[in-house]
Formats: sequence, structure tokens, C-alpha cells
Amino acid sequence: MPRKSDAKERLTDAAMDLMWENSYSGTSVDDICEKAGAKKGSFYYFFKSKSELTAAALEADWKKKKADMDAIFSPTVPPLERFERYLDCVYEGLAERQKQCGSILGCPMLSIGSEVSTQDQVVRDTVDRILDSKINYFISAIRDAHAQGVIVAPDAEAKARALFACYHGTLAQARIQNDLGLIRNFKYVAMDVLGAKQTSTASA
Amino acid sequence: MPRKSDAKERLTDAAMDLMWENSYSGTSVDDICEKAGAKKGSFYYFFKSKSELTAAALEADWKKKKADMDAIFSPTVPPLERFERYLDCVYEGLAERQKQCGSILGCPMLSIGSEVSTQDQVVRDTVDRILDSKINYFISAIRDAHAQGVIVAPDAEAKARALFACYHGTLAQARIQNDLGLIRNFKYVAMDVLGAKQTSTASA
DNA sequence: TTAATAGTTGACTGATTAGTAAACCAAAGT
DNA sequence: ACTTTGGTTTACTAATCAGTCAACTATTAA
Repeated sequence: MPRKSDAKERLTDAAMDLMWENSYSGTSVDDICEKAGAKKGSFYYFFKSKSELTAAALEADWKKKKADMDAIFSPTVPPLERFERYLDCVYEGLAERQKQCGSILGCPMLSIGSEVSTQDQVVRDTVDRILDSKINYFISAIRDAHAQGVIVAPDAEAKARALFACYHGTLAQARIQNDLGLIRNFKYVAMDVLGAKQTSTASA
Repeated sequence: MPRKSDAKERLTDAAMDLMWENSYSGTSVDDICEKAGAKKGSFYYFFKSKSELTAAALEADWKKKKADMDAIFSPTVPPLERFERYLDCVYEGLAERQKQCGSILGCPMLSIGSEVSTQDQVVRDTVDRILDSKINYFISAIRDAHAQGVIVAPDAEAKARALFACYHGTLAQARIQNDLGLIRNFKYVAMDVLGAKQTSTASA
């Protein structure tokens, strides 16, 4: 067997990075190749189109994040604390990224998904499926919280969808206004939406 | 004075239409010109760049919508009913548009704003300002509702921001999933987020 | 009627776009 | 040593991109 390469991973990483910061249409194959330190020939050796690379990049990104989510949303941690930890984690990540590029970037899944939804069925389906996986963390945490009587949410799925929407809307606004404070504050908004009595972290 | 033209308006209309359905980067000046029935020379006679045209298009779009919002959020209508009417109106608009192009398009301000935020300061500022105007309708409706004792929201602005985020998040998800039902259902989610006891329209 | 004004047109850059194809190269198995 | 496998590289399309410019034309006020 001949030499093996990590160029494929470098390409998906570069793609995620650029598309997160800019956008799908605003990121060219040449940009991706340059950032990945690969030539265009290599790009099309691994992927048959920009669309397919994007789907692969989103998938790879999710795979990494999923591991963290599994830990954060572990049934061993109290349900409302799962949200607190998750939101802290998101905050940290976005704050870190802001230091590098100067901007709050929001949720790549939502930005990219929203952009391509009318134009690229392959990418859209990928995003759709990933978001669907993601919301399940919310649903079971809410179900557990309800079962433990710490919130009232007979329809856990509906509540999860509301929170999910609120979360994504906040990230989008934080991106537009480049305001990290919106995300910092969201922990309290989330508890309010969930109808939780104030927990360890006090609200304003 | 020589002949006067409506080409400028045709161009901003076409731009909004295309960018709403697709995206900023995904919409070319040539596309806009073709849809508007104008030549590129005319485009650059009226606007000095694609970026400036976009800002003008968003501004013109907002000017039209603002008139409707003023009517819907009139202090003469009961505060919670303002939201119901507004959300019905949004629903109608998106459903209509879906018939034409087959897709739920969400909120153009948010999609475009989110896309260009890291790349185009002129457009970003425009979006930022418009969103800021828009949230004021929410704030005063919530303030009125609180004053009338129909909801409990001592911090009207915070509540408005939460609802605003939830609203935008829902529109974005509806776009990604191409699911009008999310918007249909949002009226009830909104009332829940506001903490309103069930009004005329019953919830699920 | 004429000249200034307001807008239109088409032909043109030069850069960038996604994608292709063939030559090339390095390692590992035989 | 040599061939197969897995990957890289260079050079290339043909289309599209934002933006320019000079020539043209329709209107109207004087």
C-alpha cells in the first residue's frame, strides 16, 4: 500500500473554517485549497464537487462536536445543568473564535443551512439531519427535567423546539451585531423559556 | 427636466427578491439586471457597487414593511393581538411566496445580515439598524401587555429580545426544513414564551 | 430649435469561478 | 526491480464575476 494522506481532513477543516466565517457561496474552492495547503487536483481527487465537500465537512464537524455533546448531556448530570454547561461551552468557543477573527460567528449549521437550503439539496439534507440529531439532546434533557419536577413541560418536544429556535435566533443576532453579550446572557433567557425557577446562577 | 425612470426601484426589487431566495454572494449583478430588465450600465449609473445596491434594497424593503407594521402594532389594538396579527401576516406572506418558488424563505434581514456580517460593513450596519427599529414594536407591545396585567414582564426589553430571537430562529429553521408548519405553530409558541394565558386562539 | 439633463446601451476589462485531464511521484507488496 | 495503489501537480478550460466607459437617446425647459 502506498503513502496515505491527511489532505482530505485538511480540506474539510479548511472548508468549515472559511464557510463558518464567510459563507458557502462566498467561499471558493481555490480559497479552501489554499488554506488547506492542497492543490485543486487533490481537491477533486477526494471530492467530486464543492457541494459534496461541504456535506462531508459538516458531517466531520458534527462528528467531533457530538462527542462533547454526549458528555455534556450525559444522563448523569442534572438536566438543567446540562443546558448551563452546554451554553457555557458554546460561549467559550465563540469567544475564542472571536479573538482570532474579530467576529462572533454564530452557528455554522444554521448559517450554511439557511443559505444553501434553496440551492443545494445535498447540503440541505445533511444540515437537516444533523440539526435533527442535535435537538434530541434538548428533548431528553427537558423530559428529564420535567420528570424530576424542576420544570413544567408536558410536551418536551415542543419545549425543546422553542428553546432550540430561541437559541439559534440568539446566535444569529449575536453574529449580526457582533455582540458576545447576547450569548453570555442567553443562559438566563433559556432558563426563563424553560420556566425554571432560578438555579445556582442568578439572573438579572 | 428629461425623462424619469423607475429602473432604480426595479433594481432594488429584483435584488431583494433574488437575495431573499438565494443569498447575497449567490446573487450576481447580472442576475439582478436581468430580472429587473435593466442593463449593467444602468445598474452602475444608479449604484456605485453591489454592496450599496443591497443596502438600498434592504432600506426600500423595510420602508414598505414599516407601514404595515405601524398598522398592526397600533396602540389601538390589544397588545397580544398585535402579535397574533403580525404572525398571521408573516405566515400569509411566506405561504404566498412558497407557492411561487417552492420554498419557505424565512426572514431576509436575518439571512442576508448573517451572511454579510463578516464581509460587508455597509450592509451589516443597514441590517443592524433595521432590526433595531423592528424590535421596538415588540418592546412596546410587551410593555403594554404588562401594564394591562395580561402578562408578567417587568423587563419588557429582555422579553422582547427573547421573543425576537425565538421568532427569527423559527423562521430560519422553517427555511432549512422548508416547513411552513413551524411558522403556523409559532403563534402558540410565542404566547408561551410571553407567558400569556391562552387567548382567543386555542393551543395544542 | 436647441442645449442641458437624465437615463440607456453595448462592448469591454481583468480577475475569479467550478471543474478537468494527463503527467507525475512515492511508497509498499511481490 | 518493478508494478500496483494512492495521491500530487501543473496547466488548462469555458463560464461568470464585479465593474468601466464612451457613445447614444429621449425628454423638457428656455
